[in-house]
Amino acid sequence: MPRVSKEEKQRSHDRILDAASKLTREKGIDATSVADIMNLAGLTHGGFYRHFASKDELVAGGFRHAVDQAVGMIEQETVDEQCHVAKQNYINMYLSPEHLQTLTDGCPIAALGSEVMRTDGCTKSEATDAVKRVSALLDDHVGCVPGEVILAMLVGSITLARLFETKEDAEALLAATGCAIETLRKVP
Amino acid sequence: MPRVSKEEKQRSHDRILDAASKLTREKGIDATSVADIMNLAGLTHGGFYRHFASKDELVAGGFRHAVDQAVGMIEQETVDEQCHVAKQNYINMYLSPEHLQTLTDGCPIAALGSEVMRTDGCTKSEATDAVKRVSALLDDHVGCVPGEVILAMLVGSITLARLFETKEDAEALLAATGCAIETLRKVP
DNA sequence: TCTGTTAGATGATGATTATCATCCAAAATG
DNA sequence: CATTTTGGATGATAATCATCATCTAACAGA
Repeated sequence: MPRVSKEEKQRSHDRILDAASKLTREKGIDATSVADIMNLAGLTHGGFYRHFASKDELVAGGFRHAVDQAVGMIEQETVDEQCHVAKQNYINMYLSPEHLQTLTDGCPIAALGSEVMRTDGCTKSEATDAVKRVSALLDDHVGCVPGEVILAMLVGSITLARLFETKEDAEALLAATGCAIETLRKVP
Repeated sequence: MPRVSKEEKQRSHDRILDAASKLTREKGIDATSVADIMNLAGLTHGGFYRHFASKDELVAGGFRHAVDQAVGMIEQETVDEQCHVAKQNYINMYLSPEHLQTLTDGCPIAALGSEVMRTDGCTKSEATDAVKRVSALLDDHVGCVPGEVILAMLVGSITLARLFETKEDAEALLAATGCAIETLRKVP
């Protein structure tokens, strides 16, 4: 009966989610309008509420979308590689110059952390979950330090690095953080 | 000639700056209106542009105001205490449960990091400066690791901790970060 | 004391935005 | 083929905001 088949609705839904996920990371939550997101998804603003109950719900969905992608990537790799190799790969990717340059496809915790911290809706819970999920993946990689602390080092480093003026300064900080993690890995 | 004496204007100016500094940390930059700030300063929105050229300039001023306070505190302590004691005190304060609870008086880098990252005006430069100034204070405290990395650990930890649901989880993360820094301090 | 300056108040301005009401046309079902 | 359902489009709505124009009254210099 609908104007558009069930599969097409799902496709629209996914496009909206993906657009939200990318745009919010790129420009921040407040600075991204529902209309912008719909536009990037190739739709107009009016149809939005057929897909999501509110902007908050959309943003939360976009956040989860991003975390799913990241976590999925590590878990997939874990099949092929040794577990600790996959974890180290994740850390290396996180601290790479490419990650520095791309808000859009980067870590949503780093991109939205201080904005989400204050909220109270479903986006906040999504972020809480994200921290737990990613931390869990990093657990036991550095014996003497829990996963949350490693994640904190990653998130903090890229946040500060993105505040630097020059690429060199920024990359130096990321590298230094990599070294610090390596150092921690080598102590009992 | 003015409706209010020079000293009174200065007092107003300072109150506006202080209000901006606190309110932006509390609610975020975008979510804080010029009128809110003026109101907290005990004034009305209209007079604002007699003090600052734009909201961006005000926010930048507020940011510097906060950093000045923090840096001033360490530097003052350095006079009394041994240098490394003052540094350790700063780290302990940063990782304290009180800091967790107060956005308003807390680290502006942690409170505004991901929002400022994207901007391009004077607030961004102020944040760049802030990272350099605070990092410099932490240099040489942990021999094998530069100050920037320590600051990254602090900023990352409090960001994640503020995303947790329970006080216990949050404080545990801060404590674990303190331990990790201590561990790093003990290796060559 | 008188006057010109200006901090601060009041009240537009135009822009942006989340959300809703309404309409339309396509698709599934009979 | 006719009917009904419903994604999606168009176009309000009401709220919020940064910024500006204008007015006022109080203080410094004459």
